[in-house]
Parts: sequence; structure tokens; C-alpha cells
Amino acid sequence: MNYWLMKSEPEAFSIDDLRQMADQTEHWDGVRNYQARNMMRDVMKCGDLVFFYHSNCAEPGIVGIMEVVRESYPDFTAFDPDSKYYDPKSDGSNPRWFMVDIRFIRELKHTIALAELKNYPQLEGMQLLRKGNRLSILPVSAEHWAFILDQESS
DNA sequence: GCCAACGTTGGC
DNA sequence: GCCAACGTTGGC
Repeated sequence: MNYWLMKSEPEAFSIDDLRQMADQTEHWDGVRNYQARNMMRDVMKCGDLVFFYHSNCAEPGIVGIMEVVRESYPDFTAFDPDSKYYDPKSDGSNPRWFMVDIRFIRELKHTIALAELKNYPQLEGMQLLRKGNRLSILPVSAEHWAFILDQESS
């Protein structure tokens, strides 16, 4: 089983939005980066656990946990000319972009802020903390996952 | 709002 | 294939 971190701007789609979806489940659309796509398409599996990360906001950080409940399938928003994620180079016979379905598990008791994560030498090497990282989907090691969850109650 | 870092595009 | 220009991400 793998662990991940997925970013979303809370103004666009927050963890509260996810919790309020039917079945507390939503497709993770709009990923338009090849590295992130490849991880979703080729590596993510049902049952993988994911940190929900709020980006580009007052307090960027990890706010909750969710689970992969459907493995990759074509991102249909790329086919829709009215979608802001429309990509004319992706079509049904040869889809370029993929997505997975994600289900809410729980919110953390408090946000574990990026600024806090940066303070832990135990998280050295974590991709999220690498300078210039802009990927919206990142792998998290089992060790880092467990360590971060330990900080929730301390 | 600023800006660094990175990805993509397109001319050559 | 190179690289400049441009667009986007996202922290601050």
C-alpha cells in the first residue's frame, strides 16, 4: 500500500467540500501535469491513503485523510469545452489526462501546517518540503506518514 | 502583490 | 535539439 499527499486550493475545493459530497467521495479532476498524472494513472491503488493538503491559502498544510476508492480512468473534464480544464488535445479515443476517486476519511484534529513540517528533521527529504516543488500529487513514505500523524496529538 | 521555481511552447 | 518567452504554482 502507498501513501500520498494531494493538494487543493481550499477556495476551489476544500476538505469540507469533500465531506459534503455524496458518499463523501469525489473524482480528483483537473490534474494537468504529466508527473502527477503518471502517479495517478500507474501507481495509485484502491486503499491507498492520502493526506489532503490545502495550498495557496492563509495557512497551507495537511488538514485531513482520505482514501483512493477508484483507480485511474479518463478525466472527462478534459473533453468538455465548457470546463476550465478542457484540453482539445485529449479525446475519448486517446485520453491524455486521468483521475481517481477519493473518499473522505477524517479531518485532522488541527491543521499540521507546512511551517510546522519544515521544523522536523525527521521529515528531511520529504518531497513536499523540497524547494520549488510544485507537484499537486506527491508520494509520502510510510515513515513520514506515521511521523506526521504522531504530531497530530502532540 | 511579489517572485522563485518549474513546465510548456514554439521558433530556429 | 536548443533555448527564450511565457504561463502556472504556491509560499510569503
